[in-house]
Amino acid sequence: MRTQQPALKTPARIPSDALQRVWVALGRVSQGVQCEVETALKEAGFPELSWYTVLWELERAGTPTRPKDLAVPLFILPYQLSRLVDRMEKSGLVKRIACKEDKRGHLLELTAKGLALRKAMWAVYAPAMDEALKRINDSEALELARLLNKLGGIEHVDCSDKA
Amino acid sequence: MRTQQPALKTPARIPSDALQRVWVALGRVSQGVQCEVETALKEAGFPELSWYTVLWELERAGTPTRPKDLAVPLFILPYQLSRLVDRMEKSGLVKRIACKEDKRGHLLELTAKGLALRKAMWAVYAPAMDEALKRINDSEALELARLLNKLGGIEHVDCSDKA
DNA sequence: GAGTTTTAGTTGCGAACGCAACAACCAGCG
DNA sequence: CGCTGGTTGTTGCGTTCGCAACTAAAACTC
Repeated sequence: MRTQQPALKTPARIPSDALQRVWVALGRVSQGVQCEVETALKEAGFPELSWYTVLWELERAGTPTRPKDLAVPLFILPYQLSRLVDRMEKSGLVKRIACKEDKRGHLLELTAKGLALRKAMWAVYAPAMDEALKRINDSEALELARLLNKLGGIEHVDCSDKA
Repeated sequence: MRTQQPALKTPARIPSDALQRVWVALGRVSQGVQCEVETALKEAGFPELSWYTVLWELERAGTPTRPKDLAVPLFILPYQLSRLVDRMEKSGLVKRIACKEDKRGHLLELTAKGLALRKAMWAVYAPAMDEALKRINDSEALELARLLNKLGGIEHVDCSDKA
């Protein structure tokens, strides 16, 4: 299987009790809040969150964008995005337009309908997110975000964006 | 901005910047670590985490257990569990046995093979979890777990168990 | 004890997924 | 140029998923 480390770097450790608690809590809580928000969107007749994030990234970019440039920030695999765009294009939210610089790929363009849907979804998404996270206050939230980002190896994100 | 609270229904609040940061971080980080561990299991030729959790719950119960009693702690829907058990039974990890108290359902019994697999998976699972969470130390982990549990509305879990 | 409601669990079906293979193009080098 | 290797994105296929409808048994009602 995997080649043994040259030195005694990783001795196949068992996570401490504290880490196991984090693991359990992270799984349960993220699934819980995620599910809560997804349910709110579904009940309002909207598509799932992944659609929103594609629309939002395109809107934020402000210009037609290559799938590969979307896939990375969205933590999504190319074939997943390919099929997601298939569906979204079929629904008229997005359009594949030619890319003259690189004929392998194309650019994804947000349609007016896509833009409208993203805004409509935000009207449900935002309150649902607020509701799902209501049990902590702002200072706890900042500390929680800091610890999560440290856990994920994310340095000092300065994101002042939606979602 | 919004000083109204006792008014009517839901004021449709927009989450604060701090809460939005939590939302983003929670999604990204939980997906990241989850994926890391799943990948380790897959590379070792093991089934996915949900199989482990079923095996572990059954082992922890120490006695054949009703699906409904498994579904709740696992945050899983009945039909999901039904098909998961289908596959696990087909692999000989679990057995459906009759339940004389309630003939609608049955009991799930861990087989020797199932027990062995759970142990074998833990040998990969544990180091993978440790590796995925290595960026925080124990005191940070405790604080993180506390905040997550508060966020999820989970009171004072005393879990001294694996996963 | 017949009739109704609730609960436990399964299943048919269409949609979505993961993987590995693939076509198409670019880029580098002889 | 022709060849090789890497990148971009798609697709065939088998598996899994989500929903709603379903069977069966229990529990509750009169």
